[in-house]
Amino acid sequence: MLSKTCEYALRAMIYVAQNSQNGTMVNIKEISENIGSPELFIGKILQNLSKQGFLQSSKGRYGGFYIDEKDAKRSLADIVVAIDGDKMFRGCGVGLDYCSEKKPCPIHYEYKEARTAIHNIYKSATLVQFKSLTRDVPVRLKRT
Amino acid sequence: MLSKTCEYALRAMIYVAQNSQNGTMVNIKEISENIGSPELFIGKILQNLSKQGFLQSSKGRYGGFYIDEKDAKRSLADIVVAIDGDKMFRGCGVGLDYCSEKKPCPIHYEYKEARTAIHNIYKSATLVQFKSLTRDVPVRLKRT
DNA sequence: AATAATTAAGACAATTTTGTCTGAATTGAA
DNA sequence: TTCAATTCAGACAAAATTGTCTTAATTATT
Repeated sequence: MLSKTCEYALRAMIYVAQNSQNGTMVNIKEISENIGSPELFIGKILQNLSKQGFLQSSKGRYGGFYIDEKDAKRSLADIVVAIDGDKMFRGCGVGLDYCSEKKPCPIHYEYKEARTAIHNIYKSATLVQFKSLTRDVPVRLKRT
Repeated sequence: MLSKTCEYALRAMIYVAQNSQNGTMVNIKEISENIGSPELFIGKILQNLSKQGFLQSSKGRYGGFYIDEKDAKRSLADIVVAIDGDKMFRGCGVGLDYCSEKKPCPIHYEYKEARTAIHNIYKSATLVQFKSLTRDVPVRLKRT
């Protein structure tokens, strides 16, 4: 399961990717209103991801975040690992330290298979794929 | 992913099930040494589970916890849900509120399938099944 | 140049999860 | 009956996660 932080991150990245069409930046007020997160918190999270090169940012008036075509090809797995690490995709399903390939616990192989399936889903999903799926009524900010 | 508390719980329940053969109770010192958890913390966790009827406990000298044949038939899923709730087995893989059966996100069906697979693994796994799989060198306490 | 709008950075705060302490109640044994 | 060993109960504490504030830096517009 993803941490709250990671969920916000994915939702925000998807939103920014969806709204980075015409070269204008997306700001954290708009993002937070659309993805239902605290404004300053998603600011921090995206700040982190932009330092890691997952998206661009610019300060100042009409600044915000931006995901270009290249960045939109990143997989969800990359983002998850960047925030939560890979613990979700590793380890015994029961947390037994004495469970291993050599000495598998009763659910070892089945669990591993299902966990790998989930990993593969995140690995093959890219931000681009989410561009067509939007909210019914996106909250947008007007420039005055 | 399971919470730390839930992992301790599963490990402890498995250990108690494995060591409840001959009618003697298993105490939290022995449990914590064998599953690698804080002693008093696993005490609290088992106290909770015993109130919920997952295992028996008895106070006083030579007291401890016990899992009889009937309780050993409980599934891991029951224990997980008793502690972490069922959030692990529900919801969109990306946390999108606008994702649903009617308006599925790109990974909706695949993710649901994999998540259901994991749920089924936990549902069909019982404590009994783990009885044969033990540590190489179990730490036991001697009665003096 | 001045101003307004934005992210960046780091400290701070609240909440949740994880872990501990202390004393009471209970139990079996000496 | 006394004592030692245990869980029970509830308060407490520490650590991790989630969330906020404040100031600085930057940028575009006027």
